[in-house]
Amino acid sequence: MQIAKGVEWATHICTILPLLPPGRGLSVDVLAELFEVPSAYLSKQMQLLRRAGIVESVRGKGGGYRLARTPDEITLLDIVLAIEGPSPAFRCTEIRQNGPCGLKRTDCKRPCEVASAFGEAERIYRDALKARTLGSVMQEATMNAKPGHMIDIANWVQKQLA
Amino acid sequence: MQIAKGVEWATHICTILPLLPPGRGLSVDVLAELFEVPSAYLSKQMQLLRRAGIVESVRGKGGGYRLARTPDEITLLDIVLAIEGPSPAFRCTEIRQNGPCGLKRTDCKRPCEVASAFGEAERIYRDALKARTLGSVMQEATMNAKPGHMIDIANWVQKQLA
DNA sequence: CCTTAATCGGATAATTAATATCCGGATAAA
DNA sequence: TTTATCCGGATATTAATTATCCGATTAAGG
Repeated sequence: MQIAKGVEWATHICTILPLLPPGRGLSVDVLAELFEVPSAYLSKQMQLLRRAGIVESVRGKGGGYRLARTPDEITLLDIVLAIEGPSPAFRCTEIRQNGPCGLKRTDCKRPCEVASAFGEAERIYRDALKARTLGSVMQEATMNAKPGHMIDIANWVQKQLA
Repeated sequence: MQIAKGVEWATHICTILPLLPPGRGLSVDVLAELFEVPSAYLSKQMQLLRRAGIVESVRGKGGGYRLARTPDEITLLDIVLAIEGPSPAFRCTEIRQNGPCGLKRTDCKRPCEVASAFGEAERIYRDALKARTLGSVMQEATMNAKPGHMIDIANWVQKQLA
C-alpha cells in the first residue's frame, strides 16, 4: 500500500503558495526547481489540484498557480483525493460469490463483512486527514522551522517573480 | 493507494479455517478452489501468513494450513502487516532538503511536519485495524449470512478432507 | 522402501500501476 | 509578434503487483 509521491509534493507546494503576494502565481518550473522534482510530471499533479479546486491557474506570461482557498479551508484529505482519486484502497472483489459455496448475487445485498471492516478503517483514516488542515500543518512547520527559514523561502520566491 | 488483493483473500480464508476439525489443515489447492483464486499465488500469501505466525502449516500428505491462534487473537492489522509488510504507506522523501532553499541534514532532526501529519493519520488507521479481530468479523458474518450458508461451507470443507 | 500428497522457497514471467517525458494547442502579457 | 505559461493527449519508462513453475523437503500409508 503506497501513497503516490505526488501527494507529498502537492502538500509541500501548497504550504509554499500562501507566501506569494496576492494575485500572483508560481510557475510549474519554479515550483519544480524549489523542490527538485521533475517539472513535466509535477505539471500533471498541479492540474489535478486545479481540477479539485485546491489551486487556480493563470495562463500566459506571468501566470502560474496559486491557492484557490485559504489554507484553513484545505484539508489533507482534499489533497489526497485530488491526487489519488476517490476510489478506496481496499478493493472488494466479492470472492464470497466465488467457488463451490459461492453466494448468489441476490444474496449479497449487504456489503461483505470483510470489506465493511476494511472500509470502516479507511473511513476513520479519511476522517483523520479531513480534520487536518493545510493551515495547521503550516503553523506547525513555522513553529518548528529554523529561524528565518520561511523568510528565506519567501525571498527566493519573490525573486523568481521578477 | 491500493491494498493488495492478498489481504482480501487472506482475510476470507482466515474466517474459513476455524471451521476445520481440530488438528486438521486445508491444502492450498482446496482453499484456492473454494474462492476461485490462483493456487500458486495464494500459496505465496499463505507462506506470508505463516511467517507472521497467523497460520501454521503441516507438510506432507494430509497436511495443509490451519490457524495458529484463535480468531480473537488475530487482528486485521496482523493480516495487513503479514501480506503487505511493515513499511508505511506515506513515504517521506525529505524534499524539504531539496532545492535552493533546502534545509541541511543537521537542521532536520525532527520529522517533517507534512510526513508527521500523514503518519499520524496512518497510525489512526492501523489502530482501527488493530481493534478489529478476525473473531468479530466472523461473528458479524455469521449473523448476516443466509441461514445454513456457514454449514454448507463446513460440509464442503469436511468433504475435501476425506 | 516406495509412492503420493503436501508445503517451502527460489527464480522468473506477465500484468498493471506509478512515474516521467514530450509536444502541439490555447492564452495572455509585453 | 514574441515570449512565457497552462492544458491535455500520447507515449515511454520504471516499479509494484500478480502469477507461474519447479526442484527440494516432509510426512502418511501401503
